[in-house]
Amino acid sequence: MRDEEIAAIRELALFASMDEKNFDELVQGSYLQIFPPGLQLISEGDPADFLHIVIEGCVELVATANKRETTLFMIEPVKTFILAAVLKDDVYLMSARTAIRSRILLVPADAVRQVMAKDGEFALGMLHELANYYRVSVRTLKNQKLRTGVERLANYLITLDTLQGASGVCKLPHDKRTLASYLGMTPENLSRAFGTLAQYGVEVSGRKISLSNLEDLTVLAKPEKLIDG
Amino acid sequence: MRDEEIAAIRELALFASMDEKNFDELVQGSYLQIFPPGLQLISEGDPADFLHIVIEGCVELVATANKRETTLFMIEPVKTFILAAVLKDDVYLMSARTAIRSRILLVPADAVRQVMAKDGEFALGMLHELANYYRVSVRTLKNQKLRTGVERLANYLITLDTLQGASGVCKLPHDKRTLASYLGMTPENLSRAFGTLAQYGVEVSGRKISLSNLEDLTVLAKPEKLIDG
DNA sequence: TCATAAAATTGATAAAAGTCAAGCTCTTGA
DNA sequence: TCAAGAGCTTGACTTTTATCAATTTTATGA
Repeated sequence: MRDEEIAAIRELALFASMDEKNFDELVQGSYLQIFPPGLQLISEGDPADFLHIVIEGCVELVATANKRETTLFMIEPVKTFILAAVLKDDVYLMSARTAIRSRILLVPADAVRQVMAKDGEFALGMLHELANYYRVSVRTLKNQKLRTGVERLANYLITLDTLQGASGVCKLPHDKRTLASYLGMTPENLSRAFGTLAQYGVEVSGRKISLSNLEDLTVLAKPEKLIDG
Repeated sequence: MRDEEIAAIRELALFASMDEKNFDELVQGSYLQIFPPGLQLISEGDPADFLHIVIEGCVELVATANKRETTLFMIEPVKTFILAAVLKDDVYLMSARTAIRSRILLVPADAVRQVMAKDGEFALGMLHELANYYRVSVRTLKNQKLRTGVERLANYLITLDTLQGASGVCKLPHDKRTLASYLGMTPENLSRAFGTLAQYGVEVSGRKISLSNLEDLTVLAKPEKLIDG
């Protein structure tokens, strides 16, 4: 790993206040790797060997059962994933694959656990990271259990537009297939949901979305601080 | 609080290996209270003042949006709840109410954060507790997104029977209303789901359930280690 | 023990979501 | 530039789930 990359990682909230020596110990055994899109990084049920950190790109966390698959989370830089499995020295509950070409830092799980036990600052960093993930997971669960598909899409679009500058024009960051899976519906249903939203000023052209009637859309979506942030 | 109660709490994995002095500091500001059933302990959106620990009884974590309500988790002794909000010094994402008469220990949030910062063992205990919750939340999300209502009920019954001794006879721990909400369906639908399961050997009489054909039920339910544990 | 309320069930209907099949549209690489 | 394939959309239909209304059952306290 190059020095400038190490320095960038050091800045992350997770590592920022930990001891220099412990940081070195963590980084020494780590690998920084570039993966092509669509590559399976982790399979659910496997033991947790490495803590993963997305430095660049995007990773999709998916789960399977009943011959069905669903996308649970999309992980963007700079974030860890599968922290809980590493921490508990247990198997992964989700699979992970790159959504696009991605640079990922692999930190050996036993090193993470060892350093955590002796560096309180690092343990606190992990605690905060994990607390964030727990809350994201609870929000996702609320979104899924309390809203219909159309409502989930409407809120997703409002949030997306806000993140991209609230200009009323935004761009989907993923495949519609992936988006459908993330929103908990089939691709066919996503198409129809976009159709339903047309009367609320949502125009779709490929991945480009324009929201020309945010008031009506918001009335339909009923965004909630405790779900959408 | 009585000495024997303090001793019992001290035994919890969360507190077991922490420093005596720090433990005393935590306990000193805490209250142990008994609440009647159906009492609202926490409202979603409120700032996190206390870490709650269910010593006896049962607490339901619910969330609301769109004039709908859903039960996200049932917390049984001896477990903490709303740890993440306390940790992040943020608002609660869920409301909490007692399902039955319950004894609950209330630990001031700022004390928790202070002790956590200076006692590494306690921080590690919190980390494990939180990792457990995160994983429960992910399992719940998988259950919700990958299964139909009937499948969720079937798996719930198989797990319940296993927990209660795998005798093929078990007892629902909650109202059917509450169970329906927990399983992500309406009470009417729960009734019909029980009806559907009759042909798989599920007999219902009030809260008493008997499973006379576990093989067929299991074929339908397709339990998964990574969802049902 | 009975009256009352709450909980649970059942039926009828509607809405939401999934499935299957066909066709369209956009890449993308030869 | 075009052909192939993947991604997306649309239509017809089925399944799943919710809603509303009416009963029945169960629990509870006077």
